[in-house]
Amino acid sequence: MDSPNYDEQKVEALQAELECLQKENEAMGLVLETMSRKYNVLHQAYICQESDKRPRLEVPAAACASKTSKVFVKTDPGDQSLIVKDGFQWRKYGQKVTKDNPSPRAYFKCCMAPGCPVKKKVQRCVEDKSYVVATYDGQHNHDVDSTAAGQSLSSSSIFSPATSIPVRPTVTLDLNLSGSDISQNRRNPSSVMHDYSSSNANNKSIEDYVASLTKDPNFTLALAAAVARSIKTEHPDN
DNA sequence: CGAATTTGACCAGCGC
DNA sequence: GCGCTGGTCAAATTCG
Repeated sequence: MDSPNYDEQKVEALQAELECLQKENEAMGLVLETMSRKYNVLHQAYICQESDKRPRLEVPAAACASKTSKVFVKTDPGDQSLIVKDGFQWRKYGQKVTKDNPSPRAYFKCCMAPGCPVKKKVQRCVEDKSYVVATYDGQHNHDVDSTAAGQSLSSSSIFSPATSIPVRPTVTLDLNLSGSDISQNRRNPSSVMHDYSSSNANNKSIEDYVASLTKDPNFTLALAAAVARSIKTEHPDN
């Protein structure tokens, strides 16, 4: 039988490794979110292009310009409410089940200022129920409640491919991460994280990072290995 | 009791 | 013209 000291050291080592894996898992989750965002941007651009090809569908093409915007908001999949906290006050005036999506679509009007013409539609994403899609229609004739916006944005991830709404979430992410870096950073997981807001000013560079990551086979392999390790950690018997 | 939400009814646009 | 669908209205209901 091992000595108590040896057991304690073993437990501490396992706890440290567990902590490392949790942080690594968190980092990978953020990378995945960024990739999802990239997908949403490309998907939006594709929809715009498809709309341009069809003469009858001029409204969506124009909508890509400014007046209509779509926002993808990550929520708890178990949370059935269609509430998107974006700093504005909304009054719900209707709900419908649409043909293309079994989840109900909720209709809101902005009631922060009298006469504000902005409406929004909120519906759970048909492909990924952990996201809701908020479609904003029109432009606000007043300012956003910055306090409420700050509080709400910190609690959910908002992807805004073509929005005029001033959303600017702060996430912690190192987009310079490559396949070999991941394994190296396992030794020092804190180095994986840095303040994304400091590099947020240059969104194009971030997109370029993500694009290069998605093309990098080493990154794909490392991502798969990290996911496998996380699963193995959570389900060691399987 | 007033405000907000729910929900069924109604209306307009579009395709067949 | 008819039916389908998305969007809006407004009475009923719920909540603080």
